[in-house]
Amino acid sequence: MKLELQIKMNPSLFLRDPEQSELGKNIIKHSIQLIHDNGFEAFTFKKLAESIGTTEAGVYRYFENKHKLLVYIISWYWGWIQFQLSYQTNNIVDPSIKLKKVITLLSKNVEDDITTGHVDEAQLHQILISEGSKAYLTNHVGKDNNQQFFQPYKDLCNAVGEIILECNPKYKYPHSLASTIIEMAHLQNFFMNHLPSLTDFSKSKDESEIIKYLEELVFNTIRI
Amino acid sequence: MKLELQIKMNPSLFLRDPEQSELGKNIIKHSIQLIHDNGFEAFTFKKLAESIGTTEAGVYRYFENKHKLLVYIISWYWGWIQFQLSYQTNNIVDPSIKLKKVITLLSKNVEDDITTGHVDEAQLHQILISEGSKAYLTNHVGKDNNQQFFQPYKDLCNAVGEIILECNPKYKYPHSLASTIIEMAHLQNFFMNHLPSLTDFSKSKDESEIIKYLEELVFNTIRI
DNA sequence: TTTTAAATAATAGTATTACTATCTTAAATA
DNA sequence: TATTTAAGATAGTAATACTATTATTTAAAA
Repeated sequence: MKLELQIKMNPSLFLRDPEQSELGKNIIKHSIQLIHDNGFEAFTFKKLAESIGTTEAGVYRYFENKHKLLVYIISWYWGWIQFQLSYQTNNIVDPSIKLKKVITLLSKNVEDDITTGHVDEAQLHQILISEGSKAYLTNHVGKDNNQQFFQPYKDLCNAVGEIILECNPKYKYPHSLASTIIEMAHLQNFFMNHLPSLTDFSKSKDESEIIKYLEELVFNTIRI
Repeated sequence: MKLELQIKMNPSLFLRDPEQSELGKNIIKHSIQLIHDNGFEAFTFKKLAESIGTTEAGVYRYFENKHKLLVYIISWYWGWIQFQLSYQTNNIVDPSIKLKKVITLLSKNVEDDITTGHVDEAQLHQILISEGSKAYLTNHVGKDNNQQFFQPYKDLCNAVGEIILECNPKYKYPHSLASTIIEMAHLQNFFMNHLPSLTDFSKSKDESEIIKYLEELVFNTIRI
């Protein structure tokens, strides 16, 4: 029996469910490829259609615009990370070990997960680093948020906040610390590779340095 | 005698120096206004020209494109913050008091500085919160960095890193901690106002809560 | 099996964006 | 006075971000 991981997506993000057809899956697959290769600004539905071998109108039948498509793949990523988190921390009792797993999971470059055919998680991880914050840094955040577009991110942030509270039930800022961990795992990686003087990892360019930095930051502030 | 603060800008950012003419100053002033009001995505040179009462071509004589204009006003902001920092920490000996000043300076909503006629610092602070990271989250970061576009940001990060080292000369991650403080001062503010469940300040919506969070985070990790 | 509906492909068209080019006028400077 | 320089006015282009229409294929229901 072949196991396939399916992540439940918010239907307001698409017009037609891309998981339900070959064209849909190709849209996801090639979007990830193109956004990874050229960045979100250079990404257009025309180029996407050409790369798939369909037409612009074909893509528009699945997604209203490229922003919703970005939010879709980012949501998918957070859903996948959430799954990895519960899978990897299953049966672990010590909350500080769980918290370390979280930091590693968010910071480490990801390998492609074969249980998800049309999604390349390694590329998706890179997209999150470079484009992740563009999902919410818009002047329509409020509307998007009302439509629950950021629910997977929030769920993850809550889950991490819970683990922080398990470590220290009296810590006052579990959500802010959780969002700091998530964002900084990505941003320090971006800085390390593109603006190295904003970090202290310029020589090694090694994610395990980021993990050490974040662990020290987190465990000192919650005082373990 | 009237004192006017002038911030030296990287000339590669513009085609004609906007500080040297009325039209130039108007371009800066109205850009800040428009980006603040409608966000960077909705901002176009046509709308800018209309708002000033000039033509699109007029704006293009000063800036090659809207990204460089964004980098310009963001660089200006970092230069101004750098000045505020050295001004406010002048004569202070205790490095931990200096570091607290830094955190407050970056986190607190800014008041308009009358010594800079055509720039509204309060609006600029809001722009930094919502659009700041778009300056470097592009696929041409490398090129931009080679042209020193991010020098003011790096200078600030270095200055903050120095203060961190004054607090604890053995701390291993002064630059990463500095960039974490700078970025999180803004991002937690954005989350507080737009995605409150990612923070613990949703009730008060008060920046002094962010300051407390960051102070605890920073001083615990450098162990003062 | 036939009918019908749904998905896709092919094509065309529009408003806006992000520019470039040119020409004229006005003002400052030599 | 002659000349450079900035600004204003106008036009034009390629690309983007869509919408709309029709024809064709595929698949499900009657």
